[in-house]
Amino acid sequence: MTDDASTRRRKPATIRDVAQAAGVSTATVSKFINGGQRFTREVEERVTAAVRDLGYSSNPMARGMITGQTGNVGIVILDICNPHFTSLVKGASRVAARAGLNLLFTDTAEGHTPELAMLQALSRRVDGVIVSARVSEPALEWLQHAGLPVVYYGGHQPGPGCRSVGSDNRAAALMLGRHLRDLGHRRVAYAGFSGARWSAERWQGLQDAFAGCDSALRLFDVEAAVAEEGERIASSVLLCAEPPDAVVAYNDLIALGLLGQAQALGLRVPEDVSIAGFDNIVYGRYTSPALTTVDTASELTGETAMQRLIERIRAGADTAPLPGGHDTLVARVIARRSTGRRAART
Amino acid sequence: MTDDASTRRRKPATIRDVAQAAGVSTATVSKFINGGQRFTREVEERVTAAVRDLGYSSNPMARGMITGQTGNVGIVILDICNPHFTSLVKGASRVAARAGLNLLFTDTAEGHTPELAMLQALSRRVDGVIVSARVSEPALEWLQHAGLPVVYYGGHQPGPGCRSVGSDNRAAALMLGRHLRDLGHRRVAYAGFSGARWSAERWQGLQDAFAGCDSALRLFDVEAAVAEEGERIASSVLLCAEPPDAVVAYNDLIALGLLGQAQALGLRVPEDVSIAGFDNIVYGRYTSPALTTVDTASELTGETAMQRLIERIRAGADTAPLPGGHDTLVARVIARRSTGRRAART
DNA sequence: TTGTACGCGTTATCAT
DNA sequence: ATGATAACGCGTACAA
Repeated sequence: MTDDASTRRRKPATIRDVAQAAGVSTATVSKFINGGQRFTREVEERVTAAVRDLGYSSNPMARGMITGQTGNVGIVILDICNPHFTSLVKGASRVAARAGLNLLFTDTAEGHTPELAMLQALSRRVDGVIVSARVSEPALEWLQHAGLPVVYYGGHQPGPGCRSVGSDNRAAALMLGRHLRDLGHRRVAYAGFSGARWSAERWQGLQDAFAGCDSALRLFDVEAAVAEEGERIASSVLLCAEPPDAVVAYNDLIALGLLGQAQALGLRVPEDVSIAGFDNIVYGRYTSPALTTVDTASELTGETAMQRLIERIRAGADTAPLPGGHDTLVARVIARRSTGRRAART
Repeated sequence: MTDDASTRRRKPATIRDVAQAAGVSTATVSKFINGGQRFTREVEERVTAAVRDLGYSSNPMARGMITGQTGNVGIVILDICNPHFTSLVKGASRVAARAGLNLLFTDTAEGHTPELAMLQALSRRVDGVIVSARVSEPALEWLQHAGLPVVYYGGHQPGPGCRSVGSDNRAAALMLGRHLRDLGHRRVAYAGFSGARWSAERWQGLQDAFAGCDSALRLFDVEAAVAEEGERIASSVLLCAEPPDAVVAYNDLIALGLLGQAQALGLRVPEDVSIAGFDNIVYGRYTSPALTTVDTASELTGETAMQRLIERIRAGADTAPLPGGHDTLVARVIARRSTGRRAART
């Protein structure tokens, strides 16, 4: 038993150890590891054996110093507990893993650090980053200036050469609006979240849907895109002087809170009021009634964003200054039982 | 306009650039950056100015080569989409951020790579890792052997000197069982997930609760801890020859599926059957009836695990071979409307 | 085909 | 208090 089972960290074998064990030079080992060259049968076997015996794998940091690549990609999320973002991370994680890249995850809601400093720190540890959180103007500028490969989630266009991924929120809201309109709704409340960039777009889409028909749309605002906020504003939305016959929430979490509270207040859904949200989070299926929503392809969004990011990283080696662009993912209304037909007005 | 706004990545300033600009040596700059020494008013100002002007920050890889530290910590999760794990990550992320560490996230469900290889690759890029996924025996051994600081989620004890965090599942299930027993339930089904280590512990706890009373407990098994699986086995659990008057699921996701499907099958919850789960995921509040569950302090678990990990990392420098141990977090039954009183048996 | 030697950016050691 | 310099582990021209 020469092997002491202590918890002390033992130092991994270096390329020199392998070279020595195999009786070749470090250069030979390096070329062997990184492929791209053929060797004598003899040498090949000895190196293979040495690598195996010593359990060698190259030191990512030392390698990174030479190549300028970290082998990591970053993803900056506002709040991982929002299932929409969770799925986004899931999709991104899958593609990254497949490409042999590690995922550096940052939840901005947890950072006491100012976001600019956070991004600067992150930028040295990754080859590129997906930004899905709202970032300040200076941070955006710095990111642009630093030349780090970035893919934005959402229709951000902070200049040409920028890459972004997301669905057309105005069109999505238009679809949902038409669904409600076709069901006979005319008095619609929108529980928006002005802290998010797209809330306004969704509000626009809703207005588009009801344009030219005798309707009353009203805008409310929550302070965070969470279920608790949906609960908080429920009574002010539902029990006002001229209550709506349908409520659209900025996202499913808010809708969940509204739905629960509506029922607690004695309203029947959808008989008294229809409720709908955005994102098609899986838990919308398990409320009763199940929640009508708009699927925004969360997981596919993450996958696509990561693919685009990897493209940009790979291209970074070349001289081509890769053009920007936007991937628009198709949204889709998922009609469930929380929205129902309204009788024709008297 | 000397500043070309192209997307090309520009090289960050090095410590040598700063040294030259400030008219001092690199050693001085290094000491200045890392603090811990006093300088001449003169030097201090010049270095500060140079750092600011050049926007210098040290290269983590180069620094890591010397210090042997990466500044990253890893977290290995089975499935980020399970809200329990999402919260775990959230908690861990918070503590890591506060400690200035970056979080390297790995979802094993997405890895085509065998977990051992995945862990080996990860181990070179982090200073320590939280393992929350079930890992194979060889992977466990390798981890132990490598001497990388590790904190396990759950009552893993792969030897002394190991650190782990988790709640007492048997005790937690005992509590839930007593709750059901006190409500008058005697025929209880457990929808376990034998793929998870604790499922057996929870089953044990349930049996403990009903020991010595005339009861019938029955064990079912799902193939994944997801809502769809709860739906899948619902009919076989609920519509069998001698149906249960209460069903306990391995976790809330399975319970959600069971609850939805039970209602779809025409059963009233809790009048016809009580349903309960584990983890206290937030969406259990928004079903109707709301889901009775056992809170396992998901977020606190993540925080605690990360704190323990950081302790181990910091101690790694010293010679003390830090003792192992287990943090037991207190679980708590959250009784909601999905469990109800049963009439005394005839 | 294989080996030598240099440089990547930093910290630590030792001398001043 | 400050400076010179040797590592750290690796990739890669260049020489052989």
